[in-house]
Amino acid sequence: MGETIRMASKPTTREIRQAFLDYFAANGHRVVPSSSLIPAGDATLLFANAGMNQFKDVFLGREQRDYRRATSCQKCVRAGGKHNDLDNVGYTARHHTFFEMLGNFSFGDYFKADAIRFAWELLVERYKLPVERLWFTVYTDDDEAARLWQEAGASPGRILRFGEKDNFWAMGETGPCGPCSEIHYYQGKHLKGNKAGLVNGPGDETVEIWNLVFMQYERDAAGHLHPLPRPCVDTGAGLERLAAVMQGVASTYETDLFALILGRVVELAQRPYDPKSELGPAFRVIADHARAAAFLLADGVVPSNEGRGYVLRRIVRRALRYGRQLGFDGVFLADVVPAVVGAMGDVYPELATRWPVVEQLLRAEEEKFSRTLNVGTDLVGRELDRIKRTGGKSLSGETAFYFYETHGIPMDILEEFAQEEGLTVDRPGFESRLEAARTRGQESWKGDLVARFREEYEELASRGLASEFLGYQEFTLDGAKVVALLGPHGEVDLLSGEGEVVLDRTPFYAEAGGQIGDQGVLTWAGGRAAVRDTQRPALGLTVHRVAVEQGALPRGGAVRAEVHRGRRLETQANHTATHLLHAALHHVLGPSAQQAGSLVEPERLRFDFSWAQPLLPEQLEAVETLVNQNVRANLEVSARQMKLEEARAAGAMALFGEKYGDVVRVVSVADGHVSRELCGGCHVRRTGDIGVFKITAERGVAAGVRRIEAVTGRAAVELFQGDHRILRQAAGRANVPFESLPVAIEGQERKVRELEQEVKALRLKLAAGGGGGDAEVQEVKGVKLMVRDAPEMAAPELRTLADTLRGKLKTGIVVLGMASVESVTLLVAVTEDLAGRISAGEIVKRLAPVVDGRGGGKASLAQAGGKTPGKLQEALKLAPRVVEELLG
RNA sequence: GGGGCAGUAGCUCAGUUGGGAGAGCGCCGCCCUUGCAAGGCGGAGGUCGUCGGUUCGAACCCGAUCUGCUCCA
Repeated sequence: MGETIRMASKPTTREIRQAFLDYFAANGHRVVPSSSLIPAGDATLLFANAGMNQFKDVFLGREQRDYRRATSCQKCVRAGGKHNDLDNVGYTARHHTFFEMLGNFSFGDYFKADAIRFAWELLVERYKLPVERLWFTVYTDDDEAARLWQEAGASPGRILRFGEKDNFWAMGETGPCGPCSEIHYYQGKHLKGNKAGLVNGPGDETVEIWNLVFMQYERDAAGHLHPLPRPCVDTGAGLERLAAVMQGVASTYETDLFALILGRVVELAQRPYDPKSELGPAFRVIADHARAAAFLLADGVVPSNEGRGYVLRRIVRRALRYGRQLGFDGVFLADVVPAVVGAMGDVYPELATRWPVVEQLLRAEEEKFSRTLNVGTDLVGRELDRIKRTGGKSLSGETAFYFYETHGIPMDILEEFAQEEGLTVDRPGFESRLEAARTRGQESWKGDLVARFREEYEELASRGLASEFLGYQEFTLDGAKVVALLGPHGEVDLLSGEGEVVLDRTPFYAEAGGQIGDQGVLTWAGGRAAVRDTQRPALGLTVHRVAVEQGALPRGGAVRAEVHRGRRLETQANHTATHLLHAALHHVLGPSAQQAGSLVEPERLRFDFSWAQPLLPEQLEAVETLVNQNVRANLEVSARQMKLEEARAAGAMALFGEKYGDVVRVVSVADGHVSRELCGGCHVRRTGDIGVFKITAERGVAAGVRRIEAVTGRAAVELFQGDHRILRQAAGRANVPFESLPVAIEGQERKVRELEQEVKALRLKLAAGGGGGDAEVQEVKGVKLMVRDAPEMAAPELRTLADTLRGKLKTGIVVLGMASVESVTLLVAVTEDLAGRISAGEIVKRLAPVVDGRGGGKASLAQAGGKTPGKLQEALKLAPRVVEELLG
């Protein structure tokens, strides 16, 4: 036994996770479920990447919860954006694109002493980690933390101090920050190798397992630190690492959880997994990426070519690339994912419930990539052939980059192909072009206006300037108080011209959940301002974008706020219709038709949802009919506040990427029998208020996402009237009833086509036949030359005529002239046997100037255009002489 | 948000100093033939994504726009 790790029993990942949450629950913490991977209301973040994400506003004091201690196991993704571990995954023992982060949080409740005590107690007494393998790091001057670790039981030699890079944490340039303290674990085979130098050092032998952040300062714009009145604690422990440590394995990929997933890969690949072999990374990449893809898809991320969807696509494609090494061809990742569901589906039920959608999207994405690859490999193959033929040895960086950037062929696959053909790829050249493209992309990102104002809004919000929204019931409010004013250059006390207004209470709905912001007017003694838009740039903060039309608006004054009633009523109708549409889509297409975005305006509504193919006309009609049935049933629409868990239990549709507090608003149609959704927006009282619902368009917005646009009420009636008017005009013109129009048009089309062909044939016959021709045919130096003035016809017909005449001559030259009102066309045809002696192009070039034109063509056929029809005869007369000269 | 590429017959795609819109497969008809996704002959099918510009003339050059693919942020 000696120094090798032996634990009495190896706890499973599931047990470790549960023990963590149980421990903190027993210590007065609320167990909060993981938030979605899609961060809510935080544009700076691509994915949830730490347990504290969902508590950010609580830490900043903008949001209150009814608990002051929390613990969670948070789903995280680090791929794309600032934290990008993608390229490391597979090659290290501990990097993952998706991972679970355990954490405990104190919102101004306990601080350092308890945080350190909890950590020690859990690790040493509950998890029973050997003390001789633990290391504790503290920030340079954080003597307090060092002392607390020692009091908890750590030996002084195990407490190390590090600088700002390792042990100081900040949310951003400004805002909360503070020292942190990390716990590291030595997992080497022999204890004598356990050296302090390995902490924060190279290699995987000593790993960080837990980070405790002590938020005790606020950093201002000048960089000064101010103590926070109520310091907070935020901690994070990677579950995978903890499991590896406690199970005594060197790599997170050897934990019980990954054993299940890797087992599935082994089964599918029919190859054994040897961590140290050349194929080891491929197995790990696939296992990790299958898990990440499953979770991202389950949280509503759809593969696309931008943003989050693009990161997902890269993860899937990276897995597919490595799959080739294991001999996978075609779809296989979707077959690995069931193992993920099996291993984690009970803890994360969304994996199981969303499985049909996940599978469908994943399969589609895999097939799509193999298509891209097939098309690309054809192109690459051709290029490689060309290089070999011309005696080249390598594929240039430029060409390689072209294949990569334009056709999406990954570099390693390019190299694979090149190798098979005995060629190399100019990798440095490729890299430098990639780098150039990167910097180009970054430069284009400058000058974001919204970002510049963000701080201003944050500042207002942090002052607690939240406005109460009263617009569900009232459209007009007297005596609202102006609490802040923003001019073009920041805060002002008196606003004229354009700016933004914050009120203590408001009936104006700020854009959210797809519903656009209200418009209306503010009036006060001696003044008036038009509200153009209403936005919520920071949590709880509602700003009215106004243009002052009369007088000036003072801070602290009272105003009468009046929402544009007509616009709002139409918006409400469209919003409720959107819910009915969502429900109808589920009914007609099934649950995989998930909302992916929506826009609700007075004029129309727009609804995006995940669905792979265009909808059939019958499906669209079925959806439309169902919605209208529910409109006519005049069902009651009700809104109710309830606890989030309660709403979920009642089956309310929660939208991915929306932020929900503990208490949510649930909008139901027919008491939830027809629709029940979490929604903060404005709705009609009864569905009959919608009037009528009509879909106006259905199209794709991104791969796997369709968009439906529709109108209701007045707009729909106007649409019907317009359509009917057009129909009536058309039917009147055709002199048939509406229903016969398609047949009538078809008949006309056929008739026109027949007539056109007949005319063409007749005209040709007429033009070709006239005169018998010998008079027009002369011999110039032994070559037959036919010159003719043709009747007006289309250019293609003229060519056919020339062809016919040339055929009649068997050998010779045909010169045709055709005059219309404004222009002249000359056409010269030479039979093939003469094309070597004389060029039609040359002839036409010499004739064209006569009619003020130019032209050219090939040796056998050429044409020219001119502007003076009156000189056509002159040009035709010149033809024999030109031919004579050219025949030389 | 910024780049690159593509859009031609039902499908897969050719089409260069700008000058007759093509091939293969599929479809229709006829012929041949008792096996097979055979063979022969003939035929239909095109706003060359859309709009504008340059030009005597644009599938081709230029600009805008839509759609798809793709890379970067």
